[in-house]
Amino acid sequence: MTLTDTNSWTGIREVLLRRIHDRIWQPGEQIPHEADLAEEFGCARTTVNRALRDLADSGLVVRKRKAGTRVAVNPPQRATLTIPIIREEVESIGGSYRHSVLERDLRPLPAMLHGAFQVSLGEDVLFLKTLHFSNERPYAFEERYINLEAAPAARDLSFKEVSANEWLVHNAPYSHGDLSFFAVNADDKLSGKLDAATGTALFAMERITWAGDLPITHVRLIFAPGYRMRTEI
Amino acid sequence: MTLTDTNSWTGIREVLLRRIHDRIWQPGEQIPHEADLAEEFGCARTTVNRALRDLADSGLVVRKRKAGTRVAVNPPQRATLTIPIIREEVESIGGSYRHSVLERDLRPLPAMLHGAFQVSLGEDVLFLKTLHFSNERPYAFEERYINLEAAPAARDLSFKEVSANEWLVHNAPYSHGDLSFFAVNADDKLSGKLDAATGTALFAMERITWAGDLPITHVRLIFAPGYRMRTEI
DNA sequence: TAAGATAATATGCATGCACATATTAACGTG
DNA sequence: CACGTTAATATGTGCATGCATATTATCTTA
Repeated sequence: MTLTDTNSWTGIREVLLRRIHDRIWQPGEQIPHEADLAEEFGCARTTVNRALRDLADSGLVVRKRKAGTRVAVNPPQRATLTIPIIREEVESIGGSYRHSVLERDLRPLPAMLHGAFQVSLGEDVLFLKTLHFSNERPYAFEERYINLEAAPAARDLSFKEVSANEWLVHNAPYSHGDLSFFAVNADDKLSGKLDAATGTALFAMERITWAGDLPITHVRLIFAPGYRMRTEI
Repeated sequence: MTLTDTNSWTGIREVLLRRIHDRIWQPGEQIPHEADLAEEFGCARTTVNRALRDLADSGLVVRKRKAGTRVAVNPPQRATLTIPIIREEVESIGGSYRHSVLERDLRPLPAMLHGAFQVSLGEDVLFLKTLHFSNERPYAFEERYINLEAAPAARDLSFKEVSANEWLVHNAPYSHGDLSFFAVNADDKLSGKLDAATGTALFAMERITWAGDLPITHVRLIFAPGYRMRTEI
């Protein structure tokens, strides 16, 4: 049924949401207490609480003890975007996936990453250059450093079968990470790999992941021309 | 206290989280029932439910009625990124914000957007070109179409004082939208506006928002060289 | 009057219970 | 044995209640 079922917490959430969208409750304005709303909807306070909590999670209302609940002044402009494993992304749009390891060696951690990695400066890290293909056309170029202290088993893997991306996701789960997106011009090396004219603007992503305090990997992905990262809000 | 308080739902969540990270429960493996966990932690099933629900929300476990709860095979690679109002973004990094409206007129909806906007093809839309500055240096260039049917008040506004971005957020809240990110090369016009050499790779974002079925605005933002969009995961 | 103690209040959270619902397993029946 | 029916089960949700906690308002007291 499409009608709002007014004594399920989702139903109540929809009603509240509409009141906010319709400006019945202005931004910044305080809305009735849980107890009052519970009475209005003829349900338990717990149920209203659940609905309000959900709205607060998505940032639409701001709640403070004693101060009450008020409509957020700046509705959140949040987007959750999914960072898929490249193979899955390619396959989900109907392409056939393949990757090729261009380079693989042990080397000291580059100075650029000393700040980010912080730990294990002395140890060598595993360095990988990988090219990802969709339907035999270059899709993305990957440069990755793997901290062998965090993933010792990686030392003996070629990553020719399963990509480092995928292997790490399944074998060295991270607890948190930093992510950033930016644009780069294709230099001569990149242009060859990604089949792009030199200078073409390319979409790039950089990511560092940790398991607790231990850095796991640093990866920079540069996508072939025309790539768009999409999401809904 | 840093110790996990094992009968608050957050405490229980931490314990479960650790078991997943430590591979005590393998990916894909089924974890004990709510009732069993409740007994183990000496709390109510509701409390365990809350913890598990939270883990399910963040994608770490997958829950199905009767089938039970199992650890997700592909840990989610989700990132929530905040799309701030540009003024706030600039000010949050300590810059002084200013914007300037370069162009403002009514025009028919460009063919490019017919598909996206779907509705109100006959009507004129409000077109705006705006340049955003941080510390008097170009920060981002914005091209925007506003559906006057969704925001009639916009017809009489110059958007010189408050930017369209900000005005719309406060006066025409959207219910949902599409968002995409990509890279573009600076053409001659852009290079002048953003103080970038022609050809420079620039980070860009495109967004369409709706209030229900009614399209509100289409905006393309192109950031000055060096811009990075960051987030944590 | 200013500063500190105290009360009032709204949300936050835990509990025990009951029932709803989706999904799987077991069971019969042709 | 195949297929549809039924039972069992784990999660999902709602309710009433009590207490916790943060924050504001009020009341004391120097």
